[in-house]
Amino acid sequence: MRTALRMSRVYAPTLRENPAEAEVPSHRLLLRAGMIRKVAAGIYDFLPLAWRSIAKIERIVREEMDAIGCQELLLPVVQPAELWLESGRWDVYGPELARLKDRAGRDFCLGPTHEEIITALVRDEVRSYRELPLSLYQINVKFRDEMRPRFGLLRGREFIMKDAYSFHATHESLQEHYDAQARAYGRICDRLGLEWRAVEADSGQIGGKVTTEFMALADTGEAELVHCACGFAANVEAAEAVLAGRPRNTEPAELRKVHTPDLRTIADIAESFDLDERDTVKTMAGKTKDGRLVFFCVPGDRELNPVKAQRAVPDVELLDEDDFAAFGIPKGSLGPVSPPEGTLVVADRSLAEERSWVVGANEEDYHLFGACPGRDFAVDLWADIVVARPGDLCPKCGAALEGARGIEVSQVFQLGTRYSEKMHATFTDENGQERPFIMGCYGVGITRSLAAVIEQHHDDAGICWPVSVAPAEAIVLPLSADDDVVQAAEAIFAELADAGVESVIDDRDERAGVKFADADLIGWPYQVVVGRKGLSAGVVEVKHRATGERETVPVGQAVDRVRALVVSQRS
RNA sequence: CGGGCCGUAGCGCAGCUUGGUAGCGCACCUGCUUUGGGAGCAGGGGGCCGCCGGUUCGAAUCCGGCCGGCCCGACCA
Repeated sequence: MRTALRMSRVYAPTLRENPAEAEVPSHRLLLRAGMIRKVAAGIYDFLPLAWRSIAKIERIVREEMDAIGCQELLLPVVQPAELWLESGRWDVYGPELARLKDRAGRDFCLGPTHEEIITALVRDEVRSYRELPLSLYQINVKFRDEMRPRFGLLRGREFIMKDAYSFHATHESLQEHYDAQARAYGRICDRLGLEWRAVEADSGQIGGKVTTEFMALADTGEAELVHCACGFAANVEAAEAVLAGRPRNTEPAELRKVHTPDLRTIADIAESFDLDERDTVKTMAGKTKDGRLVFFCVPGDRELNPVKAQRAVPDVELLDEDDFAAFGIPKGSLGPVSPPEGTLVVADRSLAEERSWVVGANEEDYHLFGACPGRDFAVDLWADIVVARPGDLCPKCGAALEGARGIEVSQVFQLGTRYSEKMHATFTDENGQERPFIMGCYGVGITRSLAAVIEQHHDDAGICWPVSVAPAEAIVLPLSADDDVVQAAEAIFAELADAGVESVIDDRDERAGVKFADADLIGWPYQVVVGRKGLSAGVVEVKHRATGERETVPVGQAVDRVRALVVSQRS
């Protein structure tokens, strides 16, 4: 397909000033470059330049999906409530699921994801293990009524996503395809020009399922992660925490009860007694569904990870203010020594060798110093229950972990039989047994990826597109309306397009400064600058947008030079 | 949903305290000049001042309600 765009006709209304609502670079630049416009909170128009980039991202995704035997189809955005009632998610999804009724009063929703629809499709058509494995994908619009849309395309309500679903007879088959999807996702990130990490993630409430998130590293990312030179990377929520510098106090000390009026936080205690927060122990209280009190003890400088807490004690949740009163325990002076009868004491495993703890006394205004596990109190369960953070030790190699922030651009997930069981989606195995499909799902945020690329590839002047995602590969800038300049520029433009380079010419009646500014803002990877002075010397200038590098090239060689540059950067 | 702030021309904003019928910059249109990094001069067009109601002779301005948005927070593929 020959691409030759004229800026005089391209619908890309650029903005000189920064829109007030834009907080992050990708949002600001997508608006300023005339690529998106807001329609409502979290809902955007995609203008022609953005749509060209999206088409390129989609093409890369399609190539990688097709290459691993995943077949494209298209599923409906509007979905009947019955399927969601079957899976149980109609009731649990909450207000994020946008619901509507048709004229007959039947309930529908806008699909935030498509597990129900695809499971229903496959259950009706696939009967035998001989038809498995089966992997299907679509690229479609999704809608999630986010409680707080923000950051432009990074967290919208309506967005484009590639989602794939696979069906297997065995866990081995699932694992095999899961690995293939994960490898494909790595290639997709590479081809998009993203600096990324595949991180171990947690599936939240579901627990225990295998999932990996692909994070584009960016300070504006919402996810916090830790990673290591050895290749290990994980979301801090999911990362195994291996604390450095432990144990600190291995000698037992005398148990002392100390009056600590008005000292309710770890910081208060540490300051008043000139202690390091690490030498105190913080006790958080939770309760189980059947009303049992649970104490979680963590190093004073650390945070309890609620997901890990639930893994250690199923269905536990942290107490609210009323609960403290109901249990009659003093928030701010809790500890593992002599808790209320029946309390389950869970302690972070990093404290296992500590022989002298500073803890609350379970009595208002009193703390205990020198509490020793085994001597002064019992711990029912030792477990990893803290949020990991930079400086902790890598669980794989022991080196100190680095911290980073990331944008989750994609995720692979082993669903197992969660949906197939509830929705009675079964096949017959080689022994004639009816069994639920073992499923996986695999998502790539297309529009979010577009924003992530910009977060990583921009400067003060605008976007610096990688060639693979740019709306077009090169722009020709005739700097004056002189006939010879225009003719030379038009000739280069036509030849570039004929040579297979996606080309643009800024043929607008604008001053040089405007053309430079817009070209930098929109971020075409290569600019061919045709000016009167250069032309009289027989040369044009080729500017590399990303590096700012400029080369002077004889007019006759400009097309070959740009084509070579573009081809070398395609992926 | 809780807390804070904001809705005035396409974009960015002033005017509101102290009511008197709307302004600035950019953008847009016309003309002349200019032409390698967002030009200059002159002229011009464009606004149910978010919506509804109230107070008042008179409301962008004061009061009430509603709608929308932004920021912070609430464990989100």
